[in-house]
Amino acid sequence: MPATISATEIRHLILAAQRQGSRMMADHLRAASLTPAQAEVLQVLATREPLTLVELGRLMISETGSPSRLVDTLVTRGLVAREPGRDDKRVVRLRLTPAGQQTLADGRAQTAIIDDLITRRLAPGEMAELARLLRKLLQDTPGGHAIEMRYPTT
Amino acid sequence: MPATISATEIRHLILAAQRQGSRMMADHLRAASLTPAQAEVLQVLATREPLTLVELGRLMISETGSPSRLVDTLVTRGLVAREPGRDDKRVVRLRLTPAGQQTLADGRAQTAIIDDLITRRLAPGEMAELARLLRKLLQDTPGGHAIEMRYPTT
DNA sequence: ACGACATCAATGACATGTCATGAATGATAT
DNA sequence: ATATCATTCATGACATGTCATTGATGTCGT
Repeated sequence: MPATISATEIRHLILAAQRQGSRMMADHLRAASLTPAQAEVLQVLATREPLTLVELGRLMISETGSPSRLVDTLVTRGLVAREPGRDDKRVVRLRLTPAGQQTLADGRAQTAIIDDLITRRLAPGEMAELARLLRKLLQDTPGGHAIEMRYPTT
Repeated sequence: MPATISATEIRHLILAAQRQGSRMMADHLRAASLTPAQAEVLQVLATREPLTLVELGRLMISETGSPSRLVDTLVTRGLVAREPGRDDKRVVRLRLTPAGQQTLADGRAQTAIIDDLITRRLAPGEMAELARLLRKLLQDTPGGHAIEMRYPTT
């Protein structure tokens, strides 16, 4: 192990970990007919509904401005229901359909496999330390705010 | 800080760190008229040339099978030169052009800013630990192999 | 009531990663 | 010499993230 790790190497390690994880997630979620981004939409809607597009976008880790097309696909597939806002006609309100809830359950079974892989490789103390270091990198950034909304530390 | 960190949180932290880093890189590299993936191509070609497409793909962290279109764009822009292989007609040989070398220099100045942000946030010991933990996650995976080729540990 | 500004969602355009396919070429076995 | 298999690269199709633009709608100040 070299004496010092460069920042470039850190960047590449994060990219490699994300890409590898994404490939594995996609592989497993294929069995549930979902992509990783679609699975995240269903998961976020399961925890709180209805949500507007902007709210959904803020709660997703990717923090897209307004994930219209992603949601569009799920609506077309009958997994998400979209209805106009009552008080504000600009807004749409999104909910899971029964089919969406079922597909989410299938997806959860698949993502649990990936989570298990992580849990087998890192001890609880290591996971805590990895989380601490990544949060430190993300401090005071939009990405960090999205994480804070999803996983508050206070 | 909760007692235990879930594997799901680790996945989301990695994604957030990668997305945030990618946005910042894209922001800075715009000044050099490059995207993060294009900058990586130029960087890999600067360290060793000529390369075939498959070799380039293997050395890139994304480890794409054969990054034809990415390279196509760079050839069109005159930053990379493509010539037929001498012994094997299937193969193309890729090199940086003088314009590519200049653009790479501009890109390096920009990525140095991002690297500096990382260096300011994490102490050397923390960077070493972050690298160790991410490598542990990547062990015995294709993504880990790409990292090993780029940053050997032996 | 009206104008200015802000917000929401949809859409266009582009980059790129992923999966699959096909054509051309090289290697190997018979 | 020929058939089979493997490799390389280009391309099609799709998903999705990013940036920008547009139209509709809501809020606020005058």
